[in-house]
Amino acid sequence: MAEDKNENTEEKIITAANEIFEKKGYDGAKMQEIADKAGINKALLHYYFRSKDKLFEMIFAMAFNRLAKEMDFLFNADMSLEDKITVFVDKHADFLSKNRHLPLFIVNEVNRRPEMFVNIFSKLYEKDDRLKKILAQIEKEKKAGRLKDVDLRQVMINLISMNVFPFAAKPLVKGLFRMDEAEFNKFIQDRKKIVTETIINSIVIK
Amino acid sequence: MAEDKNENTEEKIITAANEIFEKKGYDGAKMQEIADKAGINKALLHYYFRSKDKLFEMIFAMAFNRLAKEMDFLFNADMSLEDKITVFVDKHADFLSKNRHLPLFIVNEVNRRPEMFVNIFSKLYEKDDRLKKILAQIEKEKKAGRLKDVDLRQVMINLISMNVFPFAAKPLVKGLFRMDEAEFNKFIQDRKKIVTETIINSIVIK
DNA sequence: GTCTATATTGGGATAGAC
DNA sequence: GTCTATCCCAATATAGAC
Repeated sequence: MAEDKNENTEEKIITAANEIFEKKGYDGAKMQEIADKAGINKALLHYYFRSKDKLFEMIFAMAFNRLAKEMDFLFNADMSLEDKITVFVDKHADFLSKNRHLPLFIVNEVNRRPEMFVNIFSKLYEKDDRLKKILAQIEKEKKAGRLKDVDLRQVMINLISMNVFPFAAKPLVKGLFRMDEAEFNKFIQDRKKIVTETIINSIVIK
Repeated sequence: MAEDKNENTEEKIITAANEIFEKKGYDGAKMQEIADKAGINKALLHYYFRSKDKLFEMIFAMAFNRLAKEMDFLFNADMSLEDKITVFVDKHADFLSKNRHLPLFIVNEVNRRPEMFVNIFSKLYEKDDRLKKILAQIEKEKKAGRLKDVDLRQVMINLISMNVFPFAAKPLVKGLFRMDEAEFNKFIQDRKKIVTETIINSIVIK
């Protein structure tokens, strides 16, 4: 059952726990199943991480950071707004293809235990205020007359929505449009161009 | 604990079960909590619905239909595409404000038990092929030269994504932008115009 | 139909041997 | 560090009285 014989026990646990928590959420995940997938037994699980809660908190923090890191470049990269959006959509779609359950997992668990993620969140965003950084870029371009007078926050949410939702709702999308797996993948590839254009269209003055 | 003294027992159960399943999902929902909320005891729950599974399936089907009904008008209303989009965004945002957990509930449970929803889905979409209807409208307007040559399915997914995601990810959005409840509500209200414009911009030739 | 009491299983957690 | 065996409570489900 273990995924990789080269990992040590702790790594095997983390790999297995991550997979199962992401797919099934806190309530749906069972310690027994995690132990099985890691190729060990429940007792050893509790030896490494004292409780399901502790194990979960660790996995959640790691997952949240992985997702946040994906967003990082949106704030920090040194390129024009259009290029930023184009590259982001492209990278993000590929990332999501490989991490199908990650965003839904985060959204779910944050909804269920909003208090838990406050720590993680403030730790991530307190030091350097990324938002200010990109807002500055926008303001500059607005003044240069290149951009419409839109609320950047709305645009960011639009961008993330259009990227994330089709992956989260994959079975619904496939069902609604009667797609098989190949058609769905093509649909996702085609979206890159469409989402990029839709966003850029909504902010740049032509 | 019971919500409404005028409901009979079965209705009280359904009301309570719906609320709890939507908020906590199948795994997070407990029969005891549902019984408490309905103002009865567990035994009576099992008397009406033989098992948690049966109760859940019923609630899920009802929820799915409620959501599908919201989409209905997108396919069937008799108005221009622009008006359709404008009205839909407006109605949908209000609906989602009052049904915060519904879309996430559906998306989650469909992901977790895709086989379960196949029945419900095909029952809903087999008879009249709604998709063909709206596709016809689009094709007509494309030929009239009013619309860009875009894949309508992509536009629909864009529309639904931008509507649903901010509600599903409400705590994340509030956290990211440091919003309180009032600011979030204003943000949602403002979105109506922005989402409408973004979508219409992406399909209409100016 | 509705209740109390109880059976039964599931799942998180610990003890103790190796 | 790792295992087997066991504890114990939570949660689904049923029996049986009223």
